[in-house]
Amino acid sequence: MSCVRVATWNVNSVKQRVARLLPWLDQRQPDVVCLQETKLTDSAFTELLGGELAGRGYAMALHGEVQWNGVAILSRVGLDDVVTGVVGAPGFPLPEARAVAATCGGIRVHSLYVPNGRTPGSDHYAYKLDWLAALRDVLAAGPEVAIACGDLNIAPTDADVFDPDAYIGQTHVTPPERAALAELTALGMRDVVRDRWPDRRVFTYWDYRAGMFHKDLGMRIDLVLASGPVAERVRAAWVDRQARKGTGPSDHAPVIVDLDEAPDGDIGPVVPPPSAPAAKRGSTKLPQSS
DNA sequence: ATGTCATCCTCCGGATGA
Repeated sequence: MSCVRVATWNVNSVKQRVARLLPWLDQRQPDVVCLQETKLTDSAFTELLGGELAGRGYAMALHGEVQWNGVAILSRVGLDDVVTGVVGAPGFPLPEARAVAATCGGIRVHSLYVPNGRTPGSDHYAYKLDWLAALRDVLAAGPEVAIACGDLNIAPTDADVFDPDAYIGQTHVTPPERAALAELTALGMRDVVRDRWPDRRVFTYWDYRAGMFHKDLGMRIDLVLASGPVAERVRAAWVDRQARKGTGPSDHAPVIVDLDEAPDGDIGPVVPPPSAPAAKRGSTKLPQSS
């Protein structure tokens, strides 16, 4: 029985993360990968990883810039109708590389890097809220079979931060940010990890400083929001904490979601034809850590 | 601990972003 594995990962510089990203792809075998904070131009990304990814069967949709931001979608189940950016979104002051969308295996996939907001009340905070409003309009106008993945830079509830008191006066937890996120879920987009683990302490980001990961003092700000028809197909949804361990990790962990085949079979062939065999899920060059 | 890690450049130490 085939399924589609979708993942999202803020890699905090793909150039600095090659030694983690490629083994992770081989180990976890995602079919669709949304990346954020690639921090590379499209040409530099292609030069760095184009060959390695093509060799693993991935097509790429890239939207990067020289220094900051940058998003991508990797897919080995098709990659069509690529759109970069969010129509109507503001810049700061110029447009930033924070969104790319593509249709992969019959699903409209969005890789998102929402502005941080820096300080409540700041210009950047207003930018974050305006950007989210534009995103809402794009999702509202888009296909019904959709999944919006990425670093939303919002902790949906107080259960999504290690200590609500530690975040008083900080971004990521303020009512206007949570209201902006609620406008996305009001479109019918489900937070599939929280749906799966309603009572679990689950984070996706831990500050590099002060041993925050070791102490599990983090936040859940990397989300997978799935429209109803996709949410119904979710068979697994989890945070890959292994990828946050060891040498040279990102400060974010990947989120991985497995989807059952679409009931009417409209997702296309997810098993390549015999002429183009791909690695079987679970076969890995790396030891599978526990 | 203003704690770390990433980016850039009046370019190897400091400013900035997260």
